[in-house]
Amino acid sequence: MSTDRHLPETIDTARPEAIQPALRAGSPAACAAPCVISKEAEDLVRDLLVRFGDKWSMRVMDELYERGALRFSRLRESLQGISQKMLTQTLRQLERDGVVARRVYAEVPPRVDYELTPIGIELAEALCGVWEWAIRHEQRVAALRAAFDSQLAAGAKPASRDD
Amino acid sequence: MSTDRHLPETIDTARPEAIQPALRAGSPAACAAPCVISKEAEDLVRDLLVRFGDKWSMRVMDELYERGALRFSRLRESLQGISQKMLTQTLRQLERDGVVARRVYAEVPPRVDYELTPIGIELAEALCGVWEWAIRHEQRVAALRAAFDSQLAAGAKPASRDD
DNA sequence: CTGAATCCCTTTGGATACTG
DNA sequence: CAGTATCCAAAGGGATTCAG
Repeated sequence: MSTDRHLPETIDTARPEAIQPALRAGSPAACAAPCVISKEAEDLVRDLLVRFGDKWSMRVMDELYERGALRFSRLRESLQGISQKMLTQTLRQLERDGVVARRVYAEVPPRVDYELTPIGIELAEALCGVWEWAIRHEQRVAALRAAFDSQLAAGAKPASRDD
Repeated sequence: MSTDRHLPETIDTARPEAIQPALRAGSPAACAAPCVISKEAEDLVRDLLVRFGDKWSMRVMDELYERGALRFSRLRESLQGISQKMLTQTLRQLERDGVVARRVYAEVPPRVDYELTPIGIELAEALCGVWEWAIRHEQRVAALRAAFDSQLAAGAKPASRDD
């Protein structure tokens, strides 16, 4: 009777009823600083997420976090597949935000190395929260995605049965 | 002696020397679960950052986090400026990942509402770590960016004096 | 009211070639 | 070795139109 991709009963898996606003109010896991932020900070957060969500920033951060200072070439080897352009561009952005420090040695063969700054390390660690979430729910998310895609496929087909 | 945008002395502000690998090893703020992750989880993290770093996902999440279940129109009003296409698209992605639950009411005028799932709330809270970092360093980052841009401007000019 | 489909512009990212 | 510049393909995202 429902040609919709979703049936009212279907969303039961998510159990929205189980998450009342009260939960949020008294949630023990809620962030220490209540998420009431200035406009500037909010922009910065989104800006950050955009940055680290791009194709390479997180990898660069991770490499520098794991291995300390690295020079351009070394970094490029590690992040195998990155183009020189993107590595430069990515490093510039990170440097501009003060999370990566760039050191130039005035030598005959140019030498430059990069390293996380203290606030860069802080940021890397802050990202661990998301990281941990991903670990916790990796399986679940994969399953949910699969289920979602199946529903899509099923809904697309003429046989719109709804159990 | 240096025509480079950066002088070796310049990066002193970042003090890379101050962040030895030892710091990371024993860092008290380091994530509980060491950041040694499976390939799948890493992909998922990047995927997540991409998602929430886009133009609207975080806003949607935030609205739902703050106000609980909301219907499409209501959500669209709140996220003023979002196009219908992007709201739908964003919600689909979030739903697919299981962080947002969609509920359809089989009524004459179609009604649909959206709400964070339990793991969606968890994720929102995990993002608070980044959020808090942004709050802590908002000023600093702004200053660093300004300084960086100034240096760029200065370096771009023909007068490449270096102290 | 909700949302799919289309058109179109902007941004992102990769390959390549060129400089100090 | 490190980095800039250019060209080009692909993805993101907005406005508009159409449909259940």
